[in-house]
Amino acid sequence: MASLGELERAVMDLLWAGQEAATANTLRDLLARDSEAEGGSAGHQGKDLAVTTVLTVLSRLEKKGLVERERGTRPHRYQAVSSREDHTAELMHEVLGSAPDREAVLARFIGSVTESEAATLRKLLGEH
Amino acid sequence: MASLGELERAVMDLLWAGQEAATANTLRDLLARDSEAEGGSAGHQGKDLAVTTVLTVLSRLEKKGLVERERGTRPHRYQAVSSREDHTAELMHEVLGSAPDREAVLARFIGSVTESEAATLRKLLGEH
DNA sequence: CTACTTGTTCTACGTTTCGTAGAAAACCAT
DNA sequence: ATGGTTTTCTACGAAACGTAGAACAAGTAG
Repeated sequence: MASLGELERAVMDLLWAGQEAATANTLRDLLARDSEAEGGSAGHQGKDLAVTTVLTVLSRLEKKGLVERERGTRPHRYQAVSSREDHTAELMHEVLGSAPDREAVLARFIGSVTESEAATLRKLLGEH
Repeated sequence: MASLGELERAVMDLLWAGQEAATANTLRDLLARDSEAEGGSAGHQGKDLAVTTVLTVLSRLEKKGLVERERGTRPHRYQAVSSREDHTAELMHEVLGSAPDREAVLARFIGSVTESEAATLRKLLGEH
């Protein structure tokens, strides 16, 4: 129960980008703007979603435990439960966790990180 | 295009476990045995799948690039394209790749790795 | 070569997830 | 109360997945 659909991801991206909690309408507008900006030269029209669509997605994200909403305020305010970095790191652990030979996987994994990232890792592991 | 269904994963697990290529029938038997072993004390009946079911799943896995089949031999022989470790490591990169701030994610990630794994990582990063 | 056995492909259906949104209900301000 | 704003309910179509029958292909025994 981890993977997100396209729209779900787009919404999470917005929630992760803005530090403040947002309303469904705000998100709808931001999504419209995003898809417009994408248009570029060729086709790819920018279509506006209905607010109900955004609300449905928000509810689903809430059920998945990724989004939290304040029900007190009238336009409910939505925000990500955890930061994008935390969430991604958690996902990585989920992927890794299912393997019985974690160390072998880690070996393959760090075999293909950039040098700068390797440096970061060394630093983080060093100060143990 | 990365996530697997329950049965798809069970099949991959078998292919990853056995070093040799297997036939659809062999896999069907192994799956039956597995689900039987799962039965335990309470309910959870062990049901036998039809071979066609296994074949369908194998075809889908082939289309996804996870499984390779020898069409020459009569009972076709199926095997995983890459090892479980390689595949898992690749998945981890996919998860990480979508993040704009990879280093921050990595920081969170190694924050929750066992000490022995941290040691392994240090070793691997050291000999660079 | 023909009948039988075994394996593979085609086609299909039910379920779940996700994008999408209308209709209706709930809420707030005037 | 009346109307605008927001949320909930309900629903539909597409895709993925579990599941498998029907039909087809390819060896095997006579």
